[in-house]
Amino acid sequence: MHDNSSRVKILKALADDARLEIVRILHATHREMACGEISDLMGIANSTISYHLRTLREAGLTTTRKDAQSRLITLREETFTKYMPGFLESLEMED
Amino acid sequence: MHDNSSRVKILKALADDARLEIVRILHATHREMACGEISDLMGIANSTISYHLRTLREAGLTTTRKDAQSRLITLREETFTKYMPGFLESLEMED
DNA sequence: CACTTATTTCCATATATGTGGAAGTACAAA
DNA sequence: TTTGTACTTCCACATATATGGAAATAAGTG
Repeated sequence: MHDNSSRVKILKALADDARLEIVRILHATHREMACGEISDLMGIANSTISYHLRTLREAGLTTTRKDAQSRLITLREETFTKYMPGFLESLEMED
Repeated sequence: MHDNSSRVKILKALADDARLEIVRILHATHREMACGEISDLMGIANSTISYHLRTLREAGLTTTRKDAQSRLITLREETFTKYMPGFLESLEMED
């Protein structure tokens, strides 16, 4: 059997409404965004967003940069390119 | 908020070791395969494979063709092309 | 019609996941 | 050093998911 661990981890990370929306927002705005900003934007509890961001980070889909009290999140394009080529672009279309 | 329902459904369907392996097998062999054959090949109970195949089918990732007592499964390339472009090809690489 | 073969459905169960409030940690500013 | 802001961790809980055995369904064969 193949080792799918990192691939399945990535797919699990993306297979959730909230996290997919986070990815979409980060891709669409194409800028760093803080946990609280995402929380406000989506109307979901801070602790929940923090949990989702950890899931995305641990799957290698985002990077986090400290800036004072905030953590600024960006997408790791390389990971998408390697395991999900064309996926981010496909998010741009309606359905 | 966007409607991610079909996309999330597809991602959930792929976000499992067993189902990803099924997809990999179907893509690698590039032929129709029956439930029992997959079950034998993977050493997983028939009922479990049947459940996974339903999940894949309901996500639009496979088609089923009746042939006597068997149901022959193939991948729906169009769905992959639309929502996961390049994904099947990326499965061909090691990690 | 029995009988075999292939698959699905039903059921119980164990495990994983998503959620938010409360408490904890980190850091900056007054 | 007290206060405020941003984020994470802890906790409890509800829901979802994966699993296989057993029973049910469907379809070919003698």
